[in-house]
Amino acid sequence: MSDRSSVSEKEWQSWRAFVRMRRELDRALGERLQADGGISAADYSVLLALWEAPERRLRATRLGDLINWEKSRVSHQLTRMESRGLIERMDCDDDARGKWVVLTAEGRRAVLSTVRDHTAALREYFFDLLSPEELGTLTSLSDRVVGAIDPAICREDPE
Amino acid sequence: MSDRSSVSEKEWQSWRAFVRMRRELDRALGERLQADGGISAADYSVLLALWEAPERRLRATRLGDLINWEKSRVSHQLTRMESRGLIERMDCDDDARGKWVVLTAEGRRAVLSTVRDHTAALREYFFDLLSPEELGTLTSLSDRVVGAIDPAICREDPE
DNA sequence: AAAGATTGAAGCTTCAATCTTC
DNA sequence: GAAGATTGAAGCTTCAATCTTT
Repeated sequence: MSDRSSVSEKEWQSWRAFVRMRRELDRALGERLQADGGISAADYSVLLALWEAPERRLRATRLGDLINWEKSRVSHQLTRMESRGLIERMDCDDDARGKWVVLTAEGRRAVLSTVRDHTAALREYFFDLLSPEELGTLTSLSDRVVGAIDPAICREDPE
Repeated sequence: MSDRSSVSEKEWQSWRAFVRMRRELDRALGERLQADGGISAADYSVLLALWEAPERRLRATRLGDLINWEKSRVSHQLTRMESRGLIERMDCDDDARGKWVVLTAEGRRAVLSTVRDHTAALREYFFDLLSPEELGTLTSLSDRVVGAIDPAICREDPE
């Protein structure tokens, strides 16, 4: 292990480049989503998870597991999306504690008008710029970093 | 260029790993900061920029340039930090429009109690896990992504 | 008009507390 | 008590509008 209190100039350069890339990429992808269908990145995560779900509906907790969000974050986001008519919350027959989250017609329209261009944007701003080797390196180092942060996390893989 | 509407399973895997790494890394670094001195990642950016500035003070706009934040974000953050006694805003002699942002004694204490461990955390969770080649790959692909998003951005490099 | 900076509103995110149903 | 979910408060972030000084 290196000296714990020092970071080289080269390392700082890499760190700054990495931080900047993340920010610019998020901003660019977010702008495309906004332009396509007037939705945010957070909206998109929810819409896509619902779109891909069996019968296009999910329980709130399950939705949170799929996109790795806390229950509270899910609930607040759903409240905002419901007020904009993108989703609805419906009572759950077999468990009165729970709710089904379902896409409205407006929500389905938003997914349809967005998903193709968002995928294209992902290609344009990210995948098409990386060689297969670079993509492999990124995956490998990402997994390693996650593993170092919390070894337990690595075995939890919500599908 | 690949088919713009399709992303391979391998690419999705990489994307998920990357997104997850970013989130876990941010969370882990943030927790360390919180444990060290009760400050957030946003606080830390501001404190460090001030600490490293000549005379340990900066104009708000200059601060925003250094850490790549919008002026509004800077202003709101400074308001919160001022209310917690970490910084002060002082009038500017030679330009009555502007303000100097300065560290308070409490703010200096927060930097001192934080910077060493935050650097160590960065080593532990990130730098020590990457080979020089991987670090180089990450820097290179990061620059490329930023360049593809906005070519103009690449020539602007606020120091 | 441009520069430096603040404000208010709205959305995003986390935390702790809460409520109902199992 | 645990599970499913919501709420309120506080901090974070962006946008558009504003205000003062240059």
